[in-house]
Amino acid sequence: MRYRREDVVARALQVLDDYGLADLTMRRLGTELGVRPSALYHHFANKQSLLAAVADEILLRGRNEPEGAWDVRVTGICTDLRDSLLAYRDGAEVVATVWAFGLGATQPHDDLVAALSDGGLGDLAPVAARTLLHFVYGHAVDEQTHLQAAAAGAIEDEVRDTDDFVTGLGLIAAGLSMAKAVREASDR
Amino acid sequence: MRYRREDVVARALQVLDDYGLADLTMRRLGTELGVRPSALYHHFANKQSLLAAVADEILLRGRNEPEGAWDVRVTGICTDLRDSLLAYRDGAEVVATVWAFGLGATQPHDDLVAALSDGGLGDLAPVAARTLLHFVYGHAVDEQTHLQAAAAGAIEDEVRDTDDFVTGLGLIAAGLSMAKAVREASDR
DNA sequence: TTGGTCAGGTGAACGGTGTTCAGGTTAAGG
DNA sequence: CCTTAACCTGAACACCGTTCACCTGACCAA
Repeated sequence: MRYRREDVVARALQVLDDYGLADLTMRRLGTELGVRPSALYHHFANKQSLLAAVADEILLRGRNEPEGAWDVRVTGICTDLRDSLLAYRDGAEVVATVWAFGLGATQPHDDLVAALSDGGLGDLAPVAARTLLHFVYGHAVDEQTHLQAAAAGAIEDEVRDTDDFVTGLGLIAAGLSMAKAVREASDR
Repeated sequence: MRYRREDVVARALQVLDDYGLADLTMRRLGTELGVRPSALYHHFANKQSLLAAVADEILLRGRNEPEGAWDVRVTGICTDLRDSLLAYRDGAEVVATVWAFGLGATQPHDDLVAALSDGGLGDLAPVAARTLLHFVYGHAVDEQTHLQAAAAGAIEDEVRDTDDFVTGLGLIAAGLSMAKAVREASDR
């Protein structure tokens, strides 16, 4: 059996979801495919490139572009992004890392900048987008970490995190509205 | 020469600052101290515990408690925290990781919760504190990553990041003020 | 002075990791 | 059919964190 790049990515995503990021090793993935680890380097220059492709696949699978007013569009993008990150084990950490290293996963950022620009945030859009991303990634990584820690130990409350997310997101959204109001007031 | 726990932490922090997190290995630290790697396990149960101690040391060295109105106190804590994280190479990643794993580095969180509670945020304080922390950690990691990438390549603008930080922080702070206003309006 | 205690260190090993590279194999196309 | 290129093998390299039986030297009580 010979594989193509996309086959490897799909299998890597499955290994990630089944065994976690720590067990997503080149040897493990190779074994899973019935192939020597060195064979993987014909499809990816290194492991980071592989992870970048996995991150993009995670984002691609859970993608949908919310519509409506700019603020509901922004919160929609963030909420959908969170869902995408939580859809796969350690998905948040993978995507956040790839994004931090600048190897990919730029789709959420681009979507946010577009929505914020349409919303009239002007040159504040890029900063606002990154602020939102820091929150979504940070929160999702936290949630996924504690959720995984709870899987082996005392059963913590899981529902609380969703409330925390919308609350925190609402906090930033309120700041955005205020910034926009200030911006429009100084424009005239 | 025999070492105590604090000596090892101090040396680890120096190795971190000089060579980066990737080169802060048990073997490297042992060599730096003129000691076998196994000797380090007399002071720390594992590497994560060592990193937790390093994170706490980073926070301890740059600590000062801002005073004044609740909002300037909150932004002061965040700004000082950012300075602490940027004071050592890869400091942001170390502290953020330790905090995410729940192994320590709780000082900033506690300080923020205290300031926000004093500010009258009520039960919103913990969520607000974590929201602020996600931003500060995320921004600092980003900045440190790109700053390190710029050290080997094209010279990027470094001053821009500071503006971005205060802008993003101001965005969240605006949201906090609005949330507090809403809270007080519904209380009476 | 002697003897015991124990924190700190040694040396060697175990099982794992990402990555490289010269060479073999197999499917596809002119 | 035969060439070409994509895919894969097998073995090695240089690391990593961690464990464990054992040694050593400073300190303190008798």
